[in-house]
Parts: sequence; C-alpha cells; structure tokens
Amino acid sequence: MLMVDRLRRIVELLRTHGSLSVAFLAGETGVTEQTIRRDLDRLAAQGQVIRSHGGATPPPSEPGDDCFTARLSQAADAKRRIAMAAVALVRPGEHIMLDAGTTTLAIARLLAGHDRIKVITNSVPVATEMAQRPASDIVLIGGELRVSTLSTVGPMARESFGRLHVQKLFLAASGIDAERGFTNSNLAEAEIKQAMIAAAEEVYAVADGSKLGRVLLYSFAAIEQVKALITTANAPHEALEAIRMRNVDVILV
Amino acid sequence: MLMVDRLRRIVELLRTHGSLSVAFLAGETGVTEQTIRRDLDRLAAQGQVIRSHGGATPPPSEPGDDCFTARLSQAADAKRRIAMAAVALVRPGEHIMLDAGTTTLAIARLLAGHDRIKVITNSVPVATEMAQRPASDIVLIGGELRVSTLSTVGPMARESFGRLHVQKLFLAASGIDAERGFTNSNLAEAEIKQAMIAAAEEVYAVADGSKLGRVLLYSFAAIEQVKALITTANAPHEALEAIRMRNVDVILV
DNA sequence: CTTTATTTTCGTTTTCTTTCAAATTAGTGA
DNA sequence: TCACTAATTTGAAAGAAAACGAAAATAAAG
Repeated sequence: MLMVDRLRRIVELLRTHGSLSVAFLAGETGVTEQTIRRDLDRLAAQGQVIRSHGGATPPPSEPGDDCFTARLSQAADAKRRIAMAAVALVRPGEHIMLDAGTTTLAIARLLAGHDRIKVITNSVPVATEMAQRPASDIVLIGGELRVSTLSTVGPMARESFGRLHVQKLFLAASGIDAERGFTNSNLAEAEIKQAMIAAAEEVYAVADGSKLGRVLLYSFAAIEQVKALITTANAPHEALEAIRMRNVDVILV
Repeated sequence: MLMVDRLRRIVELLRTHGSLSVAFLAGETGVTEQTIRRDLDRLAAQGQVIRSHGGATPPPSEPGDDCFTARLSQAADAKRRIAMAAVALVRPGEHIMLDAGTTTLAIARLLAGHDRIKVITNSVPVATEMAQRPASDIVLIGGELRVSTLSTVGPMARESFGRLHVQKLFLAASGIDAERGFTNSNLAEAEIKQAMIAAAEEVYAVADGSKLGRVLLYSFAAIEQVKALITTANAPHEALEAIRMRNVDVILV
C-alpha cells in the first residue's frame, strides 16, 4: 500500500469514525504506530486532521463549508444559466425528475416558481428547495441516505424509480464523454441514475463545460440515451462535436 | 476513549444536563474523579465550562439572551430532556424509527453522536440532522412531501414502512388521551404513523406535557399500543394516571 | 465538627519526540 | 542497461512528556 493511499485511508477512517487512536489506525493500516504518528503530523500540517494526545479527530466541519455547499458556490452563474435553459423546456402540468447535484438544485430553485409541476427527486436539498414554495408538488424518493451528496441510493430508491414514469429527466453527471458516455465515481449513484433514465421519456443532461471529456469510474449511460445536453460554452470544442455527431442536441448557454 | 473525546463528552453532558457533579461525570466517562477534576480545570481555563465546588456548570449563554429566547430555549430544554430519556433507551447496533416532529428532531440531534445505530425516518429535517455526523446510517422513507412538516406521506411511504422492521419507534403525536388514544389533525400523517407502529417491536411516544389530554381529528393508535410515554412533568396529573392505569409506562423528565 | 471536595505529591503507564539504521525509491551519469 | 548516490520512508529504541490513578494533606460546606 502506497503512502498516499494510507493517508487517504486515515482521513477516510477519521471522517467515518469521528475520532480514532493511533493504535487503532496502526492496526487498521498495518504499519507501526510510529508511522501513524508521522502521518498524522503531516495531515495535521495540511489541516486535514486535528491531532490530539493518543490519536486524532477529523477537522471541524463548519456549517456551510462541507463539500456540498462549497461546490454550490462554485460557478453559480454558469449553473443558473444552465438551469434557465432547462426550465424553459418544462411545460405546465408535466411531471419531471430531478437528479441530485448542484446544477439540478439550481433548476429546482427556478422551478419553484412554476405552478402545477410535479417534481420527483432523490435529492434532499432539491426537495427542501422545492418545498419553500407552497404550490409545489414533490415526491421524494426514499432509500439509504448518502451523506456526502444528501441523496438517497440503494435498492429501495432504485425500486421506487422503477415504478414511476415521467416526461422529462434532468440528469447530472460528473463525467461526459462521447465515447464512454456518462460516468460517475460512485457506484450506488450510478445505479440510481440508470433507474431514473429508465423511468423517463426524455432525458436532458445538465453539466457545466468542465465535465465534458471527463471519464470516471462507473459508466451509467451511453451518450445517445439523452435527447439533449445543456452545458456552458467553455466546454472543449472537439468533445462537443463528437457528441453532436451522435445525434445528441447540444444547448450552449 | 481519547481524552479529547472525553472532554467533548463532558461539555456535551453539561450542556444537556445543565450542571453535573464530579462523581457523576467520573461514573459516566469511566475515569477517576481526579481525572475529571483535571479535565474540568482544563475546560474552565478555556472557558468551556464554569467550575464550581463539587462539579461544574455549562458556560453562560450568549449575550442578547432576552426573555423571549429564554422561553424558547426553555421549551427546547423540555424537548432535550425528553430526547435524552429516549436516547437512553437505545442500545448500540439497534435499528430505530424516528417519526417527524420537533421532539424527534431533538432525539436525532442527540443520537447523531452514537455509533452503529441505523435510523429510519420519513422526516427530512431528521435525516439532514443525522447526516451532519459522519458515522450515521440513515434510511429516508420516500413519498409525497408534505411541505408544512417536511415529511413524506402517502401510499409510497406507507408501503415502504410496511416492508421494514425495527426494534424501536419514537412516535410523536399532537394529541394523547387515555380514552381516545393518539390523535393527529392530518389524515395522511396519521396513516403513516399507523404504518410506523406496525413496523416496530416497541413503540415509545414522545411529547411534551401540553399534548396530554388533547384530542384531535384523526385517531391513529390506542394508548395501549405504546410501551411507554416520555413526557414532561407539567402534564395534567389525571391524564397521566389514566394512562398508567392502562399499563403504559410513563417516564417523566 | 464532620463530611465532602480539592490540592498536592508521587509512581505507573501511556504516548510523544528524538535519534539512528535499514529498506525502498528516485535520480544521475557512464 | 547498470551501478552509484541522494532522498524518502519505515521501523526500532531510548529518553522526555503527558495522562492517569492513588493516597495524604489541605480547604470548603453544612
């Protein structure tokens, strides 16, 4: 096991367990306590962990600085423009699905104004955002809650999506590539996205330009499965062309 | 247990209990009174607690603590005491259900510290609260989202509960009466509560004293269906007696 | 004045730091 | 490609520091 892997592992273990002793981490990683101490010193210098006598604790997660809200503020304007283009596609009275993600959250924010639209989602932030407006009609899909994205996954969620049928799905993806299709770094989420795609008549992918040409671990759909991709103009030109060649509309905002 | 964990625990216990003796803290944390004294000295030096002869008290609340917020936190204090009694019933490794409500939200807040507990809920606030802590294992029940309570209801939620099985359910109710049982003013929620009760081995009702003797529109359970009622001492005495007569434990906090 | 709590002191245990050597890895130049 | 050197990582051991518990002396509370 490489040292970087071990460091990552330590951070991960601390995040899930709350706080751990040097001895435990040594046993868990198969190295000496000495080495763990050195690792913790290093991680503490980077602010990744808080060192304490006998062990370490994860860094305090201030409200509004976790990974989710951090991503939220990033490129807020681009996301809003994408969201506006997405909302323009929605007709009154339609049933739509919203994937979990910051771009889809921006869609929810705009959509909250529209009446008579039923929104189905597995994202807790999307649901709470929609609930702000009284006239909304929301179905929240149940399942195991993924803490990092605040969305539900697992068999229960997959099955729930399997029974539903909607006109439009707005799909988020961390990686979009003409060849490899849509990819994601988490298996459970990839499975849910597949279930959502199966439940929708038309699928619209929403993602800022940085996601184009990126390929991640789990692939969950071919590029042809979506009707259109809504993205920003900073996407790599050749990636966009390759997608257009496969009969997917590209909407640039 | 690391020292930092113990220090955190002490602060937490003081915050919830109000003020505690050195002996109690020693018993609670499994160390000598001597060590507790040293801990308290340390915490007092940081201003985290106020030292006093024989024990310590939590730090004074923030300035700008007017009469209104005092009353507010008083109600919060009642809920927290109920929540503490509820959490004391939970054993490590158990699966529990949390109903939607402010008292159950207080339970979630306390429960978030416990490891290895799986929480099933239909309440979005409860789920997000639990998700704050890394080590939590949460199942969010899906369904139509009721905007006013941010909880899911409807056939989908009912069915989901129908497939689950947990050791303990902490049930909230707007009205509790020995004769009329548990009542609620919303039909959809009443139905969900019935489904939850059916899915749990043991049901514990949690409600502040003002709910006792009240009867609302929809009744969803008889008083005998719960194992115990956790409530505050300000509940009407005759209402409590009537409930006790029906073999329901009453836990006053 | 009695009881209880605190401080002080001391020894034991645990954890940390420092230092050194072996092992691994990366880089260099023939 | 093949040694050779330098840097990094890791483990081991010894001394320093911290945490903890126990007991005696002191202070506080009723």
